[in-house]
Amino acid sequence: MGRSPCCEKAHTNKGAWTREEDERLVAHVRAHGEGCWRSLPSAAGLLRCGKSCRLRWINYLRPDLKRGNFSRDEDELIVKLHSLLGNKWSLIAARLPGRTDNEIKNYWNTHIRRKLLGRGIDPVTHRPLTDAATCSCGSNFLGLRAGMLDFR
DNA sequence: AACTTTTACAACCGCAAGCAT
DNA sequence: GATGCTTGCGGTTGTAAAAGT
Repeated sequence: MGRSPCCEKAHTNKGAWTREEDERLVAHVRAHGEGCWRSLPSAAGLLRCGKSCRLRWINYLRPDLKRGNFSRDEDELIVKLHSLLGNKWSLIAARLPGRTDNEIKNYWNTHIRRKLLGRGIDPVTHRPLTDAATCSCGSNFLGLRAGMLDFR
């Protein structure tokens, strides 16, 4: 019944990746290309599930990643695209070369959302926060974790 | 200097889409 | 068409580092 969880295997590592694991993953992808994540871990000699390998490669190890701070242009583009597409991070990332969906999502949640709230803009609807405390209650609750009270 | 709180981001989890059988 | 598997996505969590007290 149902799907078999990809990470069920008992002897798979979790948590932060080591330099050696990174090197193994990079070497394997360079040699064989992306794809077939399911079989990659054993083929590359990694004690990780395929899902974890894919995520590590896409979000951290890919050679074409830009990394570093977002430029003002990127910042504005993300806001604009978010107002059009919503939380479709992969679609937004597709329009920002060198950036990943995870990176953009993190950046949104830690920087942009707070900035918009500070300007009195609802980060969900991109409209002014008229009934501030009561509307979009979800985002207000979520905002607490990100320290929404601190507007510099 | 020690402790606490906040921030930033890497990584995990569950779900759904898409494909193969 | 039904079923099962893999991949990809978005939400969420864990934790190291930075900032504040």
